[in-house]
Amino acid sequence: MKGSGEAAKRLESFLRSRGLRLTRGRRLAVEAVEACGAHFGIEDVDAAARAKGLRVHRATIYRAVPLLVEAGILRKVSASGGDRGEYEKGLGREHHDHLLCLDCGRSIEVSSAAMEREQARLCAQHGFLAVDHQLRIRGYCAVCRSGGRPRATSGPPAPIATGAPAGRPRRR
Amino acid sequence: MKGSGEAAKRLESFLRSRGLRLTRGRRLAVEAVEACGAHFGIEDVDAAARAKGLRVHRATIYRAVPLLVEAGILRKVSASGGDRGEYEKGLGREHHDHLLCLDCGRSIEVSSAAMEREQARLCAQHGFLAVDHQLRIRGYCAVCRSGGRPRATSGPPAPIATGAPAGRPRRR
DNA sequence: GACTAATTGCGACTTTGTCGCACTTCCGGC
DNA sequence: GCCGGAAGTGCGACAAAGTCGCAATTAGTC
Ligand SMILES: [Zn+2]
Ligand SMILES: [Zn+2]
Ligand SMILES: [Zn+2]
Ligand SMILES: [Zn+2]
Repeated sequence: MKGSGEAAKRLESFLRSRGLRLTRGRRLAVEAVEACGAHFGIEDVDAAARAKGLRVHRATIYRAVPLLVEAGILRKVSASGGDRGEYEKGLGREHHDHLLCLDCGRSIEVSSAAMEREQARLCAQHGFLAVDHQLRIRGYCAVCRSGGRPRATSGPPAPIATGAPAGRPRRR
Repeated sequence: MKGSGEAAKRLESFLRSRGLRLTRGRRLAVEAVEACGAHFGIEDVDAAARAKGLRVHRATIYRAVPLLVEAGILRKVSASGGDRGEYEKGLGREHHDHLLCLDCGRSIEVSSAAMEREQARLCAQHGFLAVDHQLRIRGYCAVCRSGGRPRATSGPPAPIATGAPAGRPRRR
């Protein structure tokens, strides 16, 4: 993997710039994150670490993730609308918003320059200095609408390739 | 209070339409919600109920709130970007989005027809049938930017009038 | 290599949310 | 108004998610 090195580099320079230490725990946290799917929670990172045989304590992961966000290695999103905090990898990825399908559970990543522009206008109008934003639209995706596939009519949304790939299906 | 009756009415017709029962617990849940601030979590509703001396069990509140959402009495939002589910009252309120100030913690409610239009376009483009959406922009509000007020430079954001009024300050 | 403050591991703890089940209440029919 | 049965509630035990203080360890500096 190539992106791995990138994240590590980013972590290091971030920590340095903040006078924090580059430690084993933090490095392992990054490694664990690599093994996570498209969208995941902190517990998933912890689980991934354990699955990979990395010995890091839960608390360490919980302490590291916010740093990874600050470093830009992770991004906090709420793609699935669950009540839990969710993250996605942030390196080498443009900002995007999410269309969440209520039927199949997949989340489609989209972006629109016009939209971003409109948001900027809105902020300006209110004298608000934007730092970042999140847009999530819930509804039904093209596939599910056309009924082209046996949709998950009952039970939790089926974790198909695109949306929630690797990780365990979101619990609760 | 006048809105109170409205919510009760809404609750009743919703339950009827779904073949569910209009029960004490559900009525009390609505009553408790009335006592909540602009944005709140289920636990806040529970707390409000207790504070009001309404005897309802936690579990009942947890079971009722999702119904209130379906009934349109509540709306699920994530205004403050916390990891917890948040709600706001939904009756007689237009859809709006949130500008969340990272400094003072207030959340400013805004809406923009242009934005909504743009979102519709985006969805159409992807063959996506939108049901609802949520936009939250984080940044710094006009007041805090002008430094006109002693901003909460340390500690949790000060719960000032607009944003998180009545309820307890968000814990954690 | 020694020093010192930052970080980790750990486990106990809190908070948030869920569940099964016995008891109660609602509601439609009489 | 009263009955019967299903829906809903209270309850407490439980599970999951996240936090905290502290002693032991370790990264960075000299
Ligand atoms: Zn995404
Ligand atoms: Zn779909
Ligand atoms: Zn909107
Ligand atoms: Zn502000």
